[in-house]
Amino acid sequence: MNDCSFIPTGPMPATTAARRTPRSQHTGDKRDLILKAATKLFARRGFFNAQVADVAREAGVAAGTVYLYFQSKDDLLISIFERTMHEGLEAARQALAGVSDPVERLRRLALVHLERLGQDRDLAVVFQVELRQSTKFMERFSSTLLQDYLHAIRDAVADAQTAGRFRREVSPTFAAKVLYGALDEMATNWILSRRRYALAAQANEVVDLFVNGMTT
Amino acid sequence: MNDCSFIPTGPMPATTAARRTPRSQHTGDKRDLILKAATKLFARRGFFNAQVADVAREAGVAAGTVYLYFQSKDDLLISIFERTMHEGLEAARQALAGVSDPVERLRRLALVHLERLGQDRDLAVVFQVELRQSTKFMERFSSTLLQDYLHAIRDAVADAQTAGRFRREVSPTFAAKVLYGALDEMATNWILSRRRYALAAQANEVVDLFVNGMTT
Amino acid sequence: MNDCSFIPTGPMPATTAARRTPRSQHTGDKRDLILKAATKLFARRGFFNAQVADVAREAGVAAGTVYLYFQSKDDLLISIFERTMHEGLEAARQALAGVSDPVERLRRLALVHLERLGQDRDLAVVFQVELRQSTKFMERFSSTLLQDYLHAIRDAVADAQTAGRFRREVSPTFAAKVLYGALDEMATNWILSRRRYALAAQANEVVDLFVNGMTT
Amino acid sequence: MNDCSFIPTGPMPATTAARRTPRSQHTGDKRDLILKAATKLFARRGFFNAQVADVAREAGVAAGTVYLYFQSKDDLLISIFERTMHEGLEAARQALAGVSDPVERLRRLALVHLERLGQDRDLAVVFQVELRQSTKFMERFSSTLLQDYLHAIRDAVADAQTAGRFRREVSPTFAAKVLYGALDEMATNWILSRRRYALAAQANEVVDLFVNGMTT
DNA sequence: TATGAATGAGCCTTCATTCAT
DNA sequence: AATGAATGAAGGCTCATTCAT
Repeated sequence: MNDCSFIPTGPMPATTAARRTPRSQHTGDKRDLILKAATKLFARRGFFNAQVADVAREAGVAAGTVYLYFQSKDDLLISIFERTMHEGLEAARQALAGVSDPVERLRRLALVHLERLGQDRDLAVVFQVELRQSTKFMERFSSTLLQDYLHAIRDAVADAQTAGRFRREVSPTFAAKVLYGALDEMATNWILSRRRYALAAQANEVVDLFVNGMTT
Repeated sequence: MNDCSFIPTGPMPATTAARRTPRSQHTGDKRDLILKAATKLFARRGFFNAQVADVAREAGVAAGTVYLYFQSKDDLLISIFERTMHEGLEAARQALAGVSDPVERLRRLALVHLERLGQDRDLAVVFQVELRQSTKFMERFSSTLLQDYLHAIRDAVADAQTAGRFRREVSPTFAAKVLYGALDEMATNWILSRRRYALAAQANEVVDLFVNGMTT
Repeated sequence: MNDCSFIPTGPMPATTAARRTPRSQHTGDKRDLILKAATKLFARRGFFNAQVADVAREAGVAAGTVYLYFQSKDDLLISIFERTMHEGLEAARQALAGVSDPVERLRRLALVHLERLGQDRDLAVVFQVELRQSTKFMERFSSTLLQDYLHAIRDAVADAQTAGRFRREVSPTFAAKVLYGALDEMATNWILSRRRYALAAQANEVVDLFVNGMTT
Repeated sequence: MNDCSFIPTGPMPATTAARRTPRSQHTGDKRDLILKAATKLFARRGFFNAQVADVAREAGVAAGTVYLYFQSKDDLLISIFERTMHEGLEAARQALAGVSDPVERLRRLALVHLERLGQDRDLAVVFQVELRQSTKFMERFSSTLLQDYLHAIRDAVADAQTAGRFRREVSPTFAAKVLYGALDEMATNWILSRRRYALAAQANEVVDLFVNGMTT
């Protein structure tokens, strides 16, 4: 068994904390407001088709105000990514706290992942679609959140193998990609589907199939 | 067993046929040239960052010429999608010809899928990344190729269930998504990875895992 | 001999006086601070490229504070001009006090002119470059300081002609422009030169050449 | 005596020629049209207050067309400068051709200088005012045309000194600045004056004064 | 068919100015 | 008097698309 490396056990990351501390509550609200508006518009119109002025209008601020909180339009997308990532990591940390059984860890990870995306469709669209639109963002995406996520899965798989519960001939890294890919596909399908079913409910099904496939 | 619904058994679709018949061989070449150039640039710079003029230059034609073959910049992306899709369906049709074993059908489908993407990295990038950048394209994507593909998988799974080889409590549609998601993830990982391994080699591994998970 | 027309013999101009009287010493300091900061930034970045916020930061005050002392960004430039002009006129008045020899008056005028510019490079840049950037400022400039200055030179030249020391066939107004132009060029050259020589030292040389040219 | 170093004796400079050759007459006209319009607007409104769209409208083209011929708004100003400089150098070359008397050379230089500026008031304004508005342009200005010009004057002065016609105790470089400054001032005065007198007529007067001042 | 110069709508971003605190 | 967050008009520049040749 190992400690899940992708979970910061200390306090919240500096960036997020640093940004909030020096600003008033009012200011923090405005930043959030803009980020929420950007998420909504990027999701519904696409990053390139959404205009900064639209984001500002949606947030109820002037166009120039956006640039008091963000450096550029790109920075909006990156900030959505980073903020969501930090929150996601925190949620995962809490979900895994005290859980040592590797299969249960996989179950929790999958559930938290789909739950979070399933709670905010706009956010899910930005993550599943917009953030992947150019290699620039894609690489940023894949080199951070994805890595942490895959490592967490991989470690749980390796633990299960060590415990003799999973077949050893499958590479844990490969298995992690398979599981992540399946979950990711569930999310993308959910976004594109017109039916409004509960995304999180599929977490267990996916893990069941995966665990069955990995079991000796 | 079922007829593989996603494979057109009739003549080529009207759009492609209509365009090719009245035009000279030379013209067909130019259209191909432009499409190839667009694939390359969309893949390397992203759809919105690639300019029509760049595509034209890459293809060795004037900017205006692009509009003799395509209606708009969007049409370029759509045409890449459609052409590739038709070729892919044809390849799948040939790969499945005479194969009745459902598991083998799954294996062939996965192999053809990854083989095709693995042969042309630029094309793979356009399919895995660019085509998904806006819900506009994404919906077109998911309503056609993806449907055909998922149906083909679903049917094979259902056949395997009917034959008693796969567990019946798993919905074939759901299982199809899982398998497709895993394959899709392999493709996306391959694109983002710096290592130049053979993508197609992973087809069997993914199917192995899937089949094991589905087997009674 | 004549009274040097460009020297105000009455009280200080209303604008400056009006502003200073009702305000505290502390306030006057802040106004000076802002003006000094504006001079520095206008000189180093150019009027249009220097932002009001930069000026405020340089002065150590908030952006809004600038507008408590000045009506607009233009007003900053105009105020620099007016303040410097008033100080320059006062300096000239003192330099010419009790000097009746017309050639010596020219010498003193030239010296004071170049001395003042030579003491503050930033101020010199604003005067020689920024103030002339648009006809709006240029006309203001040429209709006031320049006129006073040219009149002072012209009168001294006329005096010298009356005294039989300068050739009479040269128009005093024309001669004044020539001398001013030569001095102005010295100032502009000094600003643009990388060498840090004493600008004021050239005053005598210029006047020597001029006097020699004018002498019968 | 020496050959006036700043005058290219060969064919026109490559840049100007190179730009015109590959383009059609029609194209060359359009570039000229835009440059003429820019000169007019920069002169009348100031560089920063003139909008690119205004320049385009004045030239009778669309806004985007400006960017087919120039890289940026700055490039417009630089191009005005460079083109005028090349033309001016060519005019000077022709004016000095076959003239060996140094004083006559000075006379011709001064005449050509003021004649050219006096022929196109807008161009004169751009040169005397707009081009000097920021150190960026100013340095470009002073490091090229001004240098060539000052060198030409300096060389003529040195020749006159060698010939025993000018006093030797005055540095030729210094004398050149004085003469240039006087001419420059004439140009600036002419621009700012409301009277529409002939600028070129002052060339001789300035040179007379200068020569008299330099003569032994 | 092919060209590529021309178009002009559109958008990100800046920054002088205001005003609630 | 002082602040600095907020404003929003303005403008430089891009680029998909057209059309005369």
